[in-house]
Amino acid sequence: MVQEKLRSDLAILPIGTAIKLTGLTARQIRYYEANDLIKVARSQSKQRLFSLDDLQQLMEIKALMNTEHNLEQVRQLLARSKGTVVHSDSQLRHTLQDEILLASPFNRNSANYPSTFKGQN
DNA sequence: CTTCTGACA
DNA sequence: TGTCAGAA
Repeated sequence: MVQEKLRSDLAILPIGTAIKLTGLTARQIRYYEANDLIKVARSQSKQRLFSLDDLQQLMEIKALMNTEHNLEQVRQLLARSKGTVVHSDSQLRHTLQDEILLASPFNRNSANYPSTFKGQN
């Protein structure tokens, strides 16, 4: 028989579940969404609805934020991982890790950089 | 009770 | 990022 698989693409989980399953705070999840790091479905009453894939996505972001805590960089790497077809879970992290090292060290327009590093952003 | 948005001691 | 307010 054709093994039915879980509809991991269906958005039905409230943020409370996302919080418990990802370990992130509501603040963080909303912040990431506001910055286009993740697209979250909404119910007719504006309530956010997450799919298991979304939670997986959040875990990716969580891991990325742990390495390179810069929203812009994470956004770029994430956008690319979307189009890159194959990527197994651990493989994705390594790929992203590499890209982070390659495209991130300190290449910001050195033009407007005081002298000291500030917090994250 | 849970979630949403906006704002800031 | 935390947290509080006011509304849904």
